[in-house]
Amino acid sequence: MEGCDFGLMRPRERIIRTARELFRKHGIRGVGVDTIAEQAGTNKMTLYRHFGSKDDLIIACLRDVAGDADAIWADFEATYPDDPMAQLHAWVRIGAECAVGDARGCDMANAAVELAEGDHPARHVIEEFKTDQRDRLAKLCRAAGIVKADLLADTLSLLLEGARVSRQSAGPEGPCAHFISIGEAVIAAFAQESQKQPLHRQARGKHKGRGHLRVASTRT
Amino acid sequence: MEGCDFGLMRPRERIIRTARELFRKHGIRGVGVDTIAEQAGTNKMTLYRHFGSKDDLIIACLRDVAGDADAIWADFEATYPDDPMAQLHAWVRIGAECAVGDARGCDMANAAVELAEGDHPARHVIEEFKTDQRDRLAKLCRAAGIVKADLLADTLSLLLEGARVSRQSAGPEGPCAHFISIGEAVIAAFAQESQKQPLHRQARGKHKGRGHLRVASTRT
DNA sequence: AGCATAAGTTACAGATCGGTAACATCCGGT
DNA sequence: ACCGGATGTTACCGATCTGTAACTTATGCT
Repeated sequence: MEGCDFGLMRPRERIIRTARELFRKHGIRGVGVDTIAEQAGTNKMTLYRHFGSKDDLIIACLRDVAGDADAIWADFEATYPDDPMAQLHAWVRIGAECAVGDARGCDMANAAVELAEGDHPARHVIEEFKTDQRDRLAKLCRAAGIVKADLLADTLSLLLEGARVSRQSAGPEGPCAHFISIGEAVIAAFAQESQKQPLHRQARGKHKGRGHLRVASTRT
Repeated sequence: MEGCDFGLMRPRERIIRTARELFRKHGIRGVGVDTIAEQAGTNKMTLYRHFGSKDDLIIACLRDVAGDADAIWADFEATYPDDPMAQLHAWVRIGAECAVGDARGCDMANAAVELAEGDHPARHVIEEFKTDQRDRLAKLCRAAGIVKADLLADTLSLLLEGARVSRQSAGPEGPCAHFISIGEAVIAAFAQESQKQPLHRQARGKHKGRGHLRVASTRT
């Protein structure tokens, strides 16, 4: 995928890449530092000189994951500049790749499940990441002209998070198989309401009932 | 919650209850059989006489979880007999309790994340359970007169699974906070379409586009 | 009372875990 | 050429893990 040779990297980067791969494959608690160091072509002593503890290594890996996500968001903007709706659809598509194609879901969410202790230092990184992702998605929805942008962002967040974990528990033929069509339908629904009820008429306050989703047969 | 005294139970049941509690609190890989046996008021030897291995104990615990789910479904039918739509709303409500109130999500999904190895014997139990839950939900949707029952079931499945894991990764103030309103809105949307497009007109085949969700301002 | 079975006790085996100490070696910059 | 920091090597520590052996005690049934 990338042209960089594994052997030319410095130990620190080799360790992080290897750790991420092994954590993903066997779970964080399922792999020891010995294995990571060996698989990274180095030794445990060097690993501990770069990362003071396994927890530190875990945190470094999660920050690396966050960096990958940043790159993906940048790619959205680069591929569809000034077209937030197209970026939103790209978000669904990329999410589906990770949810249906990949067998092991979201590294952050998996870490949150595995590191059960509520005071684990990695929890800060995870929660910060998830909050950031949620804000970015809401901002994107707002830019795309969605009136209830926050609600759409949360709906899509739950759907993607659900698809990625459902892939692991219910299998690839389970509910996650319909993630794309469901996500697209939800976006279409929120977009249609936003056309009928543009921003300046939003807080009219005449009707008290919150907007409800409605299914209608429409041609694509 | 239950009147049964812990001390009056037989070792096997005490072990399972204790194991479920500890697995939930610290993760499956985060607690050893020694701790389980001691906390259950017995010893490791007795544990191994009842369960040949830790994996066997894990499987027994997951089957116990499945039993609890059976009881909840029975309770739906008992509380709202012959009212599938009311049962569907109860499903959302109970799901929210588990997703928002409880900090540790679905035991089955957590186990699927923790037991990363693809050939782990517990995976059969998990996948079977998730498939069964999905089928029951789809059946309930069908009984409630939903035309696209399977799609609604999968949507709700993804939302609940997502809410339960998002509670752990993004925190209780994250997207999971809106699970109930989102779920209710989705149910309302599918129900409205089902009224407009009853079963005998479903497969007319004139319009090729699949039904899309649409948001409309309606009073409750 | 007697007997089979279940349960408790103690000690241990073998492996792996995270983490460290002491020392040898390599490699880049001046 | 030299020197300092980064890296590699080996051996080790104490703790914990799953799982077992051998033996004693309690319990329930006839």
